[in-house]
Order: sequence, then C-alpha cells, then structure tokens
Amino acid sequence: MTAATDLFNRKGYAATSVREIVEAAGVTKPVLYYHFGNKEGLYLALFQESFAALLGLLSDVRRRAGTVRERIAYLCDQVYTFHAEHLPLVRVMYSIYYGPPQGAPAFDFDATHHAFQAQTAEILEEGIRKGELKPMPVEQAMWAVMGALNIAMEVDLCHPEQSLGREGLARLLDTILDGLAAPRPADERVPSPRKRSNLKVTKGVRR
Amino acid sequence: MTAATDLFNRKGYAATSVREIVEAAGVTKPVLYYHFGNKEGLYLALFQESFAALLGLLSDVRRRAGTVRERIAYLCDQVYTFHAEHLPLVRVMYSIYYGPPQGAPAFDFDATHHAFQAQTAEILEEGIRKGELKPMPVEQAMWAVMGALNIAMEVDLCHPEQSLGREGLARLLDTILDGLAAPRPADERVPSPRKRSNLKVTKGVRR
DNA sequence: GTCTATATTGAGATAGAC
DNA sequence: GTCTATCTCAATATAGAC
Repeated sequence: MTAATDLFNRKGYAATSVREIVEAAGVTKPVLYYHFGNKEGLYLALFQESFAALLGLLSDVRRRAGTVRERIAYLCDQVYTFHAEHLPLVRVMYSIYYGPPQGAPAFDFDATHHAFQAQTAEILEEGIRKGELKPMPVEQAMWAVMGALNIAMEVDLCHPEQSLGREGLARLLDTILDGLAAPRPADERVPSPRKRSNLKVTKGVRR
Repeated sequence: MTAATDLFNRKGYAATSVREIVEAAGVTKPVLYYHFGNKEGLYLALFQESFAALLGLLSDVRRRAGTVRERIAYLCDQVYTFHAEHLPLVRVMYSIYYGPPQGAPAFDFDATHHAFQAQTAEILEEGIRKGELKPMPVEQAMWAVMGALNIAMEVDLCHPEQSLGREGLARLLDTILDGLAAPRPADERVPSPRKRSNLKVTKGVRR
C-alpha cells in the first residue's frame, strides 16, 4: 500500500502499472491479486482505510466536553495532524479529484468532507444557541473555520516551507473565533488575558 | 482558446489532440499553428492572458483609498469575481497543478499566487501599523483572509450548489475581519450598527 | 498513398504447484 | 500465502498487396 501510494502520487493512477507496484513493494503479482483482488481494489483499500480512521476522529469529538472554542480547536488539530501525516495519500486524492479522468474507480471523497462539515456546524450551532458565539447563520461560522483549516492543509500540501504547523493553525483559529465570539461585558475586556484554547502540543508534525 | 479550454477541462491536456481542438473551434490545423506555434503555445497563451488580467486587478487595488476593511473587501471581491467568470480555465489549472504529469509546459502558477498574497499582506500590515487591526503577526491576518477567499473559490469550483456568492463572501470576510479588528471603546459597541464594507453588488455572478 | 492482415508489445489477470 | 509460468486483451506498429 505504501509503494502504491508513492507511485500513484508520483506518476498518477493510470500511468502506474501493477508490475511497478509489486516490484517496488518487493512482492509478486499474485500477492497483490490475493490481497486486493485487482489494481482498483488496492486503490480503494488505500482510501477506505484512511477515511475510516478520519471518521473515527469525528466520533471522538462528538463524545468530548468543553467550550465551543476548545472543541473546534481539538477537531481541527486532529484533522490537520491526520492530514500532515498522510500527505502522499492526500496528494493522490487531489490528483484524482481535480485531475483528468484516469479510469480510477469512484470513491466518494465528498462524503467524508460533508461529515466533517456537518460536525463542525453542529458544534458551532450549539455555540450560537448557547450564546458563546454571536448570532449569525451557522454556515457563515462554518466557512470561517473551514477556511482556516483548509488553507493550513493546502499550504502544507503545496508550500510546505510556509507551513503553519499545529501551533500556527491553533493561533489562526483563535483569531477567527475572536470574530465569531459573542461580545463580552466591558470589564472583561482588553487588559485581562482572554481565555484561549490551551492545546497541548506533544509530538511534532512533519513539516 | 475557448474550445481548447473546454477540451483541456473535460479530457485533460495530454488526452486532448490538436485535431479535436481545431474541429471544435471550426478551424484547421494551420490556423492553430499560425497563431500559437503549437499545442504548448496555445496552452501557455490561455494562462498568460488570464493571469495578466488578474495581476492588473492587483495594481488597481494598490491605487485605491479607503479603510483596510474596504480595500480587503474590494480586493477579494475582484479576485472572486474573476475566478467565478473563469471557472473552466481554473479547472484546467487545478488539473495541471494537482494532477498527474501530463507533459504540459511549465507555467508558474505560484508567482501570481504569491503576488496576491503579498498584496493582501501589504494592506493588512498597514492596518496593524495604523491601529485599525489589532497587533499580530501579519502572516496570521493574511492566512485568515486567504482562507476565507480560498474556501469561497473552492466551493464554487467543487460544490457550486453551496456557493457563497459575492455577498456571502463579503459577509464572511466581515466576520473574519471582526476577529482581526482592534477593540473599540465601549460606547461604540454592541447596539450601534458597526460600519461594514458597503460593497456595491451591481452585476450578477454566474453560480 | 492506402488498405488489410499480421506482428509486437505491454497491460491486467490467473492456474496450479509448493 | 506465495511462487513460476502462462493467459487474454487491446493498442500500436509494420509488412506487403493493391
């Protein structure tokens, strides 16, 4: 699977032959056909495995307590970290999603995307309802958050030298959420250090 | 050029033959070779024309007066509108940028991207310096704005049924800029309608 | 010059021994 | 589960008649 991801990434799905994959992996063709059925099965296995893990992150978040700010920060950090640790596969996805027809089997990338979108909207909707965020259409708050996460991930993908990193994304989200937050009483304002998400950054992310 | 854009968009650069292009355009091969030299010349002409127009928008903005909020809103609106009016060519760009190698000649898409990034940063830097925005690293403010614009454009590209439209993007940017703005004195706050960008929306955008 | 028939190649996939 | 050897198929290239 690693060999296939690497080759699909470098040459594209269509231009990568089964022979190349098995040679790179140090196995023979029947090994591939035994485990994955065919080239399409291998391709689908790559995404099924990864997207299942990503959806697992979402259900984690649903069971999590905390302020809206904390939960949004956590969700985005998890997704961002996952993305950073799977850059080659993400590149294959982009290549299929945006690239020319390559005869790759259909995989519903949008489904996972929508699940993430819905989860974000759910948290933000609660924040608006309970007064932690100011009243606004939930879509608008959602796009603000999605925009920040999305740009952080695309910078990692296309301009890794400018990468925000987990800390940079956390700070960016804090700024965004300042714009979404409900105004607080005047005495709580400027001089007092405001409460921000205190994300624990334990292990480094490849940049 | 329209015929080529359409075919490159639907089939990819490599899979599109010169014969198909000239047939779709209702001309003959010599016409294409006279005007563009070859298939690569035609391809480059598509992007040179469009990117020159886009860079023109940037120098417009540099000559423009107004608050940071107004200038950022104007810049993003111009770029967004341009994007919306050139979706097929943008798809070709994405296909080349993210897709598998297709033997297309190199075109420096990043150069224009960086020019836009620099222009945004310049405006925001002035806002921070003059106190219209709160003190923060200019990159952080820049990513907040770029994230909003970028997500609006990608939604148009991939999920047009969810398109924010010019007005939606303007509202999103207002929310983002609320998070970037310097805090104002308490008496100016909540009940008074705050000054927002009053973007004139004159002509419709294809959605 | 153009056509049909054939050769070559490289792709994905499989049979059957171990 | 893995191997060697083989199969099928389609695209491309070429030979040689016309």
